[in-house]
Amino acid sequence: MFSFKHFDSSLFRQGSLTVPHGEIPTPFFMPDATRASIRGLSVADIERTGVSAMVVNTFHLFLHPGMEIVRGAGGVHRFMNWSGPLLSDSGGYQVFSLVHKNSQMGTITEEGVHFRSPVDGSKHFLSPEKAIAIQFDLGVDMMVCFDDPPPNGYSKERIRDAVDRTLRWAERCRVAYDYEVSERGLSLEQRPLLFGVVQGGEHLDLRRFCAERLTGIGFDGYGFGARHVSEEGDFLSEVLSVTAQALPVESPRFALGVGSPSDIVRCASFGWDMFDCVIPTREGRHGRLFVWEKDPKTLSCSDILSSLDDFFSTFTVVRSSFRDDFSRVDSFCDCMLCTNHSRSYLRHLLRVGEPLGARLASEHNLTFYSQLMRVLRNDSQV
RNA sequence: GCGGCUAUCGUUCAAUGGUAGGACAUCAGGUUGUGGUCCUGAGAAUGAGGGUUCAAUUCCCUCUAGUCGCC
Repeated sequence: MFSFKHFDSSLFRQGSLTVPHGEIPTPFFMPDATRASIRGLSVADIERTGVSAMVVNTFHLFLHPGMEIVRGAGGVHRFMNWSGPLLSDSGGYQVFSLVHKNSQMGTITEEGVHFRSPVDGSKHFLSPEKAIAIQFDLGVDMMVCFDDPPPNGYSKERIRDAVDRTLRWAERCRVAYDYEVSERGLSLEQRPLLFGVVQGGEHLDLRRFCAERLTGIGFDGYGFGARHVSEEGDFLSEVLSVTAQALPVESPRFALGVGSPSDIVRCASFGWDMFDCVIPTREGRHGRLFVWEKDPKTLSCSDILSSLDDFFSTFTVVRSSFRDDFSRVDSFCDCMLCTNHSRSYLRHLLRVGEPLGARLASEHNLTFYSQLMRVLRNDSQV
C-alpha cells in the first residue's frame, strides 16, 4: 500500500500512499479537523488550500456528537462531507494530557483509561479495543493505536513505564484491528491503515527499543509520539533522526504533532512522511501569518533545507503597524486572502472578531503549508 | 450669562490624607497527535496654579476644559 518513487536529486523520501479514499503523494501535511471541522473553514475552503488529507479525533468525536450520530450519518466522511483521505487520532494524547494535567480528571489502569469529560464532567472509558472500534465506526482511512504519551519532563523510569504500556496496548490494538477487519468483512482495499506509535521521550535507547518491538508486532505505518521539542522548546533533532532510522524503510512514518515549517522540513529530511499540527490554523486565528521570503515555485527542497530559518517568515498582523498596510499578506501566495484583501483589512477583521478573519488567515496558512509540502515533494504542479 | 456635576495610564472605570489598581488598547515573547477569539511579560496616569497639612490625587480657593439644566 505504500510505495516510493525515488528521485536521485532528492534529499527526502518521496512517494505515495494509497488509502481507501485516494492516493496521497508524500510527504504530506494534514491539518487538524479535530471535531470533524477545521475551525472556520468550509470543505470548499479546505479544498482550495491544496490540503490532501485531514486528522479527526477519536476523543472529541466520541464525546460530541457521539458515535451513534456518526454511525447514523454513515461515517465521518459523509457526516462532514469530505471525500478525501482522513486519519483519526486515537484519543490517547487527549486523555493522557487530561489525566497528566489533573489526576482528578481520570485514572489509568492496565485495562484502559477512565476519565471525565472536560465539557460536562460525565464519566467515560477508553481502551485500546474501544479506541479501535470507534475509529472503525468513524470509517477513516488511517487510524492510530491508543497509546500513552508521557510529558518529556517525566523521569526515565516513568517514560519506560509509558513505553511498556504503549507496547502492551499496541498488541491489543493489533488484535482488535484484525478482529474488526474480519468482523466487518473488509477487503484489502477497504481496510484502513493502522499506525503504531513510538514513545520513549528524549531517550534514544527507549525510542529504539519501542520502534523494534512495534515493528515486531507489525503495523501498516509507524508514528513518532509525544512532544518532539524539549521543555525549553528546542527541536529534538537526534531523537527524531534515530527513531526514523529504527523504523522499516518500506512503511510510512507519521510524525504526530509536527510542527512548525522548519520542524517539518527537518523531520522530512530524516525520513518522516506524514505530519499534522494545529500551528497553521491556531496561529492563523490568533493573527500570525506565514509568508514566503522567496517565490516557492523557484525553490527546491535542498534550497529550503539549507535555509531552514530563512525561507519563510512570520508576522503578527494584528499589531498596530499593519493598521494602514494595504499591501497583500504574501506576494507569492494565490489564496483567497492574498489575491483579494490587504493586511489592513485582515487586521481589522481579526481585531473586531469577524469570523471571516479567522477563516481567511487559516486558509492562507494552510495554503502556505501545502505549498511547502509541494516543494518537499519536488512537485512541479503549483 | 446663572447654577449643578465632572476632571486619574492612549481609552474607560477603580481607590486613597501616607507604595494609585483593573479592563481594553500598545509593545515584546509564546502557541507543536486543538479544554486556545488563548497564555506570559513590559511600558504607560492623578488638567493648571495657589492654600490647609509633617504629608494632598484625595480637603479648600481660583483658572481652564468638558457636561447637564435654566435664562
